[in-house]
Amino acid sequence: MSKGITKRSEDYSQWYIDIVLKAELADYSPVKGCMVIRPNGYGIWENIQKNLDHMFKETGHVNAYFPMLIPESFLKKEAEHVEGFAPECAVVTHGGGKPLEEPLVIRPTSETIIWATYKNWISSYRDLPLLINQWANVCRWEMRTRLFLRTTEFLWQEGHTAHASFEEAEEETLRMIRVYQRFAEEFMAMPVIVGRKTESEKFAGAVHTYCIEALMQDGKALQAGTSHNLGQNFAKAFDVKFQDKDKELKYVYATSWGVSTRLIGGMIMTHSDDQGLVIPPKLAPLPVVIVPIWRSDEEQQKVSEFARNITKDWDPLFYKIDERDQYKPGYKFNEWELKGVPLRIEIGPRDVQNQQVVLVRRDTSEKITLSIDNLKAQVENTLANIQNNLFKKAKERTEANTFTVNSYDEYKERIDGGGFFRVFLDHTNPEVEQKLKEDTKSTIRCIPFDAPQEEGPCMITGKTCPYRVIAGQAY
RNA sequence: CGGGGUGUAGCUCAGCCCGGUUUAGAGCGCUUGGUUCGGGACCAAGAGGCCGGUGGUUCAAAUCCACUCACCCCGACCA
Repeated sequence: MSKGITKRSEDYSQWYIDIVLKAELADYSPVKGCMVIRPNGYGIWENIQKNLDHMFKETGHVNAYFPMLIPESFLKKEAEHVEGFAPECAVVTHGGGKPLEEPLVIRPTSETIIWATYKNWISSYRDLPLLINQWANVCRWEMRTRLFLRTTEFLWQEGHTAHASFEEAEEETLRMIRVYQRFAEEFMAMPVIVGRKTESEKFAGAVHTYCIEALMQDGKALQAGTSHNLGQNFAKAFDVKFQDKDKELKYVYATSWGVSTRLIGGMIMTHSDDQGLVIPPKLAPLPVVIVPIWRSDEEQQKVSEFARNITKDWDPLFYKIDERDQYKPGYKFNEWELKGVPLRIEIGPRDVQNQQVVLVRRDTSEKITLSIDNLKAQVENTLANIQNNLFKKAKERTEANTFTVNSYDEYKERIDGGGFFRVFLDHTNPEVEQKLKEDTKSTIRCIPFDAPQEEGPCMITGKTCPYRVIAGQAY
């Protein structure tokens, strides 16, 4: 392992890449834009899956799996959808050595194949709501890729639900964006702004899109999750109707919602530092590492025995004792810090003598000497503190970098410094967004749910707006 | 698709201008043995490369020329 990583202040982008590669979260693959997710990274994804999956099931959803290959013609059935996704689709043209009669698209998202299937599953209001999620990989041929943030193939979950009314679909769409908010804040310790996307930023084929937006350490926004109310667009495109209580045949209402391995990128850029990765305890594949310290064989034996003794009733997945003897303790300290393990326990001969251990927090580097009495509870308590502290720090940073700006001149001056900007912009006018993008490389990130009623003139057109939107530069 | 960069050992790179003492090197990592061990240890001995590919020039190519492939970074598009 090479020493050190690029400092954030020197080159933020390189810092990010260094973290991903050196903490062994992922590796480049032989195919451009694709990445190998290594065990350290996949372990985080597994924890994301585990916790989100639980939340989905709590809210009444079940998992299923739909195929990766979709007939090309399916994509074309919803006009906006095909326009949005066709340019970035990978297409399979051959199978078994022969050209295929109809090319198959590798799913960029699964609305089309799912709605083609739902057509067969839905005939009565009694079949609704249909609440299904799938964990899957998807493929989008992006121009420019970045590890975790935008890769050609990525892992995600996509929920696809069918409802009898627009109102019910709307309720579902909102419910799920709140699930994402809760997950981001409680598990990832990543504060987010919840809101609605503007017309030009919404999902291809949606009536409207809700999103969570997080602010990264470099001041750029990251869209961390989206939830779409698809109205009847897909039902109409795939002819999915149900007979309602009133005997009438109606098109069903749809939602879809997803988060991806991008969340891992968001986690990295929210918490990590110049020492390396910082993983919130609730997502850490390994919450605690124990580093024994010894000189002689005799000491090694004593220290190891002590370590095993104090952990004898601990969950083996909760901790690891690093007994490698080819590395000195200092090396191990640095390595585990680089890899983001939230809490380290150091145990040396002195500690055995005093029946104590030394806890070292990844988030603050604080060293705490503790008696071994009631150690497990103390460790768990400290992990909970780390989790809270990470959220608090991220929240403070986000708030400190959320600015209220009134003039376009001031906005243009400050936008490159990063941050969320609370501004008046007429989001109903596409030209406003167009100009904003051209002038400042920034976009309206969302129309926040909690925007207070406040009238003011659009920074660009002067038209009166009823509330402020959040604008900023994004990943 | 534009702009920039890089391809030589597992990794980071030197060597290339000015072709031949180069039997291709260094540091890190790796293997073996020994000493170390409370913040990235040290010594010794090893293993490991047809220098991205193809073609050319030449008595001679990692080095010069042409073509080509790949990847990375920065922009426009996106979760």
